[in-house]
Amino acid sequence: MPNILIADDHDLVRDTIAAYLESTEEFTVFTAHNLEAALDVMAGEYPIDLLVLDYNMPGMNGLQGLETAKKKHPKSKVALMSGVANKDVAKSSMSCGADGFIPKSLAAASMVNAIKFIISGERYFPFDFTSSTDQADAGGAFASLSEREMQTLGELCIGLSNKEIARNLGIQEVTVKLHVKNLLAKLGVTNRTQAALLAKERHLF
Amino acid sequence: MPNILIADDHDLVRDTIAAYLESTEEFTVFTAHNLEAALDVMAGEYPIDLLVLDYNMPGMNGLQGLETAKKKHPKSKVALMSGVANKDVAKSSMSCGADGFIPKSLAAASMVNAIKFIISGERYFPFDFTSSTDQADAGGAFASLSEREMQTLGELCIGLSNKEIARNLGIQEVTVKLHVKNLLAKLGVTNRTQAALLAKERHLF
DNA sequence: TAGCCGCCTATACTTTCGTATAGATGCACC
DNA sequence: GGTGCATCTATACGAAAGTATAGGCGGCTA
Repeated sequence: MPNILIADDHDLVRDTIAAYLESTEEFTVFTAHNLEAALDVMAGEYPIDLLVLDYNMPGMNGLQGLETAKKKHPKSKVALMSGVANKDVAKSSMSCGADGFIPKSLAAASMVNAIKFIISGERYFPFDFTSSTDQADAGGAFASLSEREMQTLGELCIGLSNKEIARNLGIQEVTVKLHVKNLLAKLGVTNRTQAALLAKERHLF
Repeated sequence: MPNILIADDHDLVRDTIAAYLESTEEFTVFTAHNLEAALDVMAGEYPIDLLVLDYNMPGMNGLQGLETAKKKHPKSKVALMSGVANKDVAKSSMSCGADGFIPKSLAAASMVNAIKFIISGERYFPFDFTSSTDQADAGGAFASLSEREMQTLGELCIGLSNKEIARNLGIQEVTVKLHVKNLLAKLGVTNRTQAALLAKERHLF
């Protein structure tokens, strides 16, 4: 019977999912409440076949946690689970070596199928979750940013003012304004807060 | 056997919780994926004893959805469920007439007890949810935000301007500025971008 | 009853942000 | 050489954002 490890910081969500999986009597289920605990379990006596990682969980740091887990236990399969079904995150997780992406908008029965699918050696990425409220404007927008604009965006993502950014980059405040204006236009947003939020959402910084 | 209605927009979470409750064979469980659907079920042929509402769900609008449900079906008990165990929200929900507050950091077994407790006519508010990973430090800061400030912060997290926020909340722009200024001070940040970033980091919105 | 608090509004002000225009440099490519 | 692009700078202006102060209203509580 395959060993599955569910890692989610919400006890209720984690326990009920675990209970549901266990009720199928097709898996042995382990749980963890953060990334560190998950890695501990992985290092334990039972070989984990599939690790299901919640995307929003202490220690995850975006997709960094996924990479860590993947690196430490290359034999185990790793799937990402997330409440916000973001196409971009799913895509990035795929290139990070994830074996699957499980949106929480999935029906419970479908999840079981997805898990079986992944354990059987396939990769599961349901790219049809267009139901949720994410606009499809690609990460391509970020590619059009110039070097300086990207740096400026980085500073923006710490919530700095134009003056502070200017100091950090060693340029004049006016120039920062120019970069900000241009990057706002390229990203299709109207102010710095939206730009920072968007960049964070796409895990650029 | 009591009828319970679970309303959560995440299929996976909702279905597994429902399945878990049903496995106890002590309840009949209904589900809904948003507030509107929940109200439809409430208006249906089966009298719902307890409605469990997810705080972050389409149609909820903060605690407004709770009040709507409570008003339309005063005989049914209503409990709020939330992933971000915010003491302030729990408190507010209590004064809004909620019969209970179920943080998702609760263990599955405890949830069953809580539900039984509520159905028996008691009110369940576990004000001890300091164990969870969430707001160990920042919880204090966020907990000190008033209802309006929290709403304002929510709008901030979409990158809206003061003017837009004012329109959305039905108040004057000056008032929004006041709320923004106060919440910035409470969170210990210097501008709206930092506030939005911080809130996002803590998964409040 | 008086006082506190959350909430709303108003006026007035400074600072920051974002836009518009224009000119300068350096680099790469044809 | 000429063209295009990224970069930097400057001046200037309107629009937001943020601060400060003062007052009104309703609910709660000592």
